Amino acid sequence: MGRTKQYNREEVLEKAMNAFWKHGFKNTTSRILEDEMGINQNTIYSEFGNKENLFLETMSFYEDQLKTGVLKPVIESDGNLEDIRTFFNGFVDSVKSAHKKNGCLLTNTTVAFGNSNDKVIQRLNLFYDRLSKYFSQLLEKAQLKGKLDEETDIKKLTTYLIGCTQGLKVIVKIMDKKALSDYIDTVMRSLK
Amino acid sequence: MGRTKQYNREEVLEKAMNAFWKHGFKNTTSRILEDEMGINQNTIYSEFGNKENLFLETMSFYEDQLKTGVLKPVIESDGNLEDIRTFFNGFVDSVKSAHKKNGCLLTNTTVAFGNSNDKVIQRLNLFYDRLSKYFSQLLEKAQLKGKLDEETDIKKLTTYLIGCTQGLKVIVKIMDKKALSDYIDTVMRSLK
DNA sequence: AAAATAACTAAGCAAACACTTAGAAATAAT
DNA sequence: ATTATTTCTAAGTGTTTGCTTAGTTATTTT
Repeated sequence: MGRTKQYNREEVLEKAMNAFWKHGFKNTTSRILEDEMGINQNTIYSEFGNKENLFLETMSFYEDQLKTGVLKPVIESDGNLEDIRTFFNGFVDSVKSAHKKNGCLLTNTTVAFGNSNDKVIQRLNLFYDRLSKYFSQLLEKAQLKGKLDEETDIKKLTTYLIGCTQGLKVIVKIMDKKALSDYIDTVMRSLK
Repeated sequence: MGRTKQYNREEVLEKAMNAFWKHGFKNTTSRILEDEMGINQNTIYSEFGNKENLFLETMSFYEDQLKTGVLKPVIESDGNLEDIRTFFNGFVDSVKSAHKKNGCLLTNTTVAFGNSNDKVIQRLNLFYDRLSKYFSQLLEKAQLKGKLDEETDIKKLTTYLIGCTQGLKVIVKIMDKKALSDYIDTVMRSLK
């Protein structure tokens, strides 16, 4: 069978994700990837094919991390609207406290690739579909529980939440925690 | 005095802005600039110094264009909250109809440069300060006119509007006009 | 232990990058 | 008409890019 791999696929993929997250796709050179992933360029290219494919894989990795991290309160919510605030606050904290100061990888990618690269956009659409589903499932449960007016248009409110989420993911880069908490509070108050 | 310039500074600057807007900063190569500005690379560099400085100048140009364009209803508002909707709708139309399909140059730049390049960030902060001022002046007038509750926290609501604006400028890339109009409507309803 | 196989490293590739040099072409002042 | 000055273009500069080649090293199968 030959020599065994010296690296762990998941581990180096996470390191690649952090590199892309920090520098952006175009600014992340093969030398940077080599440095931050800790394996040789040839090893990277024989494992992941090319830079674009490696990036696509990191996008999926990032989405998984969101699901088991900040998005968890939304996904597992039983219809408490405050779970949305928990998600927003969790996201702000993760950006402001950790060393991962570059917002949301998927939002950054939406803005950077918005009018090009088909494969990346396809992957983004999948992500937004799933995020919409999480929000609308939460809102439906809230409505059943009577925490949301019976006549509330769930689809419309979901669109609103997606928009507010993306807004947060932009302003997190330029505003302090107090202002962000104000923003979140106003969004939460509007959900009634 | 020597030969007269064959190009108009404003004209080529606008062309440079469109190039950066379309491709993003890093993807806009000196050859693309040469093509789209219609003047030789040497001419570009002797007029604008370097790529970064040219970009900074296009940012100012873009801001001026916003002020005399979609932002005008907000800037010249006498306190009618619907002027905000006019701004939002105008922005969506400008992105969806024209050939300028790449969202907002300043929002794209915020996301792309969010944690690097001091000069660009400084310029962005100026922009966000001015945008905040436009919103809060409108809201203050609305409050005086009784269209907004007396106890409304203007600063907080301004932060909210900035966030919603940035959200719109992200989702404009992935949603259709109907969904965007739904989003705008929900934001407008929340201003009461 | 020899053969086969797979993963490793370092060096190298053409193409593309931001930016410059060299000098021709045009215009204004003398 | 000559000179001084400026803008113009085309062809280059060294560096960096994404990705490959060549060949060594480690591990399993025989």
